[in-house]
Amino acid sequence: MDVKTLCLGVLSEGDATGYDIKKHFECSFSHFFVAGFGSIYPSLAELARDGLVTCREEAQDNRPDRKVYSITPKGRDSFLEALANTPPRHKIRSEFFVLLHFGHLLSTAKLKAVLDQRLADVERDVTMLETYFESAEPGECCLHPMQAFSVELAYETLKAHRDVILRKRDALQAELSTNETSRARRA
Amino acid sequence: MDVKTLCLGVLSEGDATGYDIKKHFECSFSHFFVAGFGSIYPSLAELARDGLVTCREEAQDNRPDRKVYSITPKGRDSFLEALANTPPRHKIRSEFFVLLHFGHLLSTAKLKAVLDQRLADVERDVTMLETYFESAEPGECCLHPMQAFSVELAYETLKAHRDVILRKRDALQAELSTNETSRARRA
DNA sequence: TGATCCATGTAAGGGGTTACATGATTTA
DNA sequence: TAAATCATGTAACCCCTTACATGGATCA
Repeated sequence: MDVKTLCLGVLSEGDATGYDIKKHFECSFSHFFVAGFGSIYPSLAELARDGLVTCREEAQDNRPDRKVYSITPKGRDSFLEALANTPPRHKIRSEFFVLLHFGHLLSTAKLKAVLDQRLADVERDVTMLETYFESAEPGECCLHPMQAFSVELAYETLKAHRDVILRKRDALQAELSTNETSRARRA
Repeated sequence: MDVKTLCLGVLSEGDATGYDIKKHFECSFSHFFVAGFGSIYPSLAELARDGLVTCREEAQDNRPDRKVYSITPKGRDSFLEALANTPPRHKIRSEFFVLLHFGHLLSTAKLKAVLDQRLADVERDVTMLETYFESAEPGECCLHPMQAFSVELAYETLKAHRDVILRKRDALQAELSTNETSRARRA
C-alpha cells in the first residue's frame, strides 16, 4: 500500500487539501503509517491526472490559495479494490530494538537514555491516540466501530510495550545507583 | 540504520556468509527488521570495498563456494559509532491497521478473514521468538541480557496485541453466526 | 518428481525521504 | 523577535524490493 492509496482513503471520508491530509496522517494514522509532504503532494497530482480525484482552487484572504481535492466515483472504486487486494501485513522497522539487541556494546547509562527516549515517544503516541479517540467521542463525528477498535488495539499494545520497558528502566536505574554508591564508598 | 550497518552488527558476533546473515535476519531480527538477498549481498560487497570487513572464499564438496566475511577493527569502530549515533526510532507500517481503519467499507466476513490472517502471522512470530529464545537457552551460546530483554519485550507486546485481536475475532464470529441464524429463520 | 536447501549475485525500477524554495500571519 | 501555522510544490538522492539468472544436492 502506497501513499497514493492512503490519500484516496482520507478523501473517501471527505474533501481535503494536501495540508489537511498531512495532518490526518499525523493524527489518525500516526500509529501505523507515516508520510511527508514530499510524498503527499506528488500523490495528489498523480491521482488528479488519473481521474481518481478532482481539484478546485480556493482563494483565501491573507492566506495562500488552497487546492481542495474530492474523490471521484472512479477513485472510490479504485480504493475499494485496493483494500480488497491488500494482504494485512504489519511491518516493524525499529532502531530501538537494534540498540537493545546490541545493548551489550553500550554503557548502562546510554541504555537507560535509550529506554527513557523510547518511553517519551511512547507517551507521546499514547497521548495522540487518546486525543484522537476523545476528539471523535462527542457529537456526530464519532468513529466507526472498526476505527475505534483500531485505536483500542494500538492503545493496548502500546501500553503493554510501555510497561515492560518501564520495569527494565527501573532495574537499570537501580543498577546505576548501586554503582554510584559503591564508587562513593571506595572513595 | 541501513542493511549495511546491520550486517556489520551480525558480523560483530562472529564470521558469516551472506546466506548465514539472511538466516540471522529471519531468526533473530525478524521482530524488528527485514532484509532480502538483494540488499544483503551488495551491502557486503560495499563493506569489503570500504575495508570494514574482509572476505575469504571457501571451496566446498558438492556445494557452491562460500564467501565468509569477518569484521575488521575499523568495521567494529564504525559499528559502535553508528550505534552511538542512532536515535531509538520505532516505525510501524501496517496494511493490517489500514484495513481496520477502513473496516466500515468491508464485509464482516472479509474483516474476520483479515483478523484470522493477522492472528496466524502473530502466531508464527510468537513461535519464532520462542524458538530463538530456547535455542539460545542451553549451553554457552546463551543470549546477552539485553538480547533476552529485547525478545521478552517483543514477546509481551505481541501477546497483548494478539489477545485484543482474539476478542474482536470472536465477536465478529458471533455476529456472523447470528446473521446466519436469522437468515435461516427467515427462510 | 517436485520442493527445499545451499549459495551468490545483477539490474531495473519504484517509492519515499530530505532538502530546498517561498512567504504572509499569528502567537508566545 | 523567533517560532509556529498555513500552504504548495520540486528535485536529487538513496535505499530497498522484485525479478531474473544459475545449479547441484537432498528430502518427501
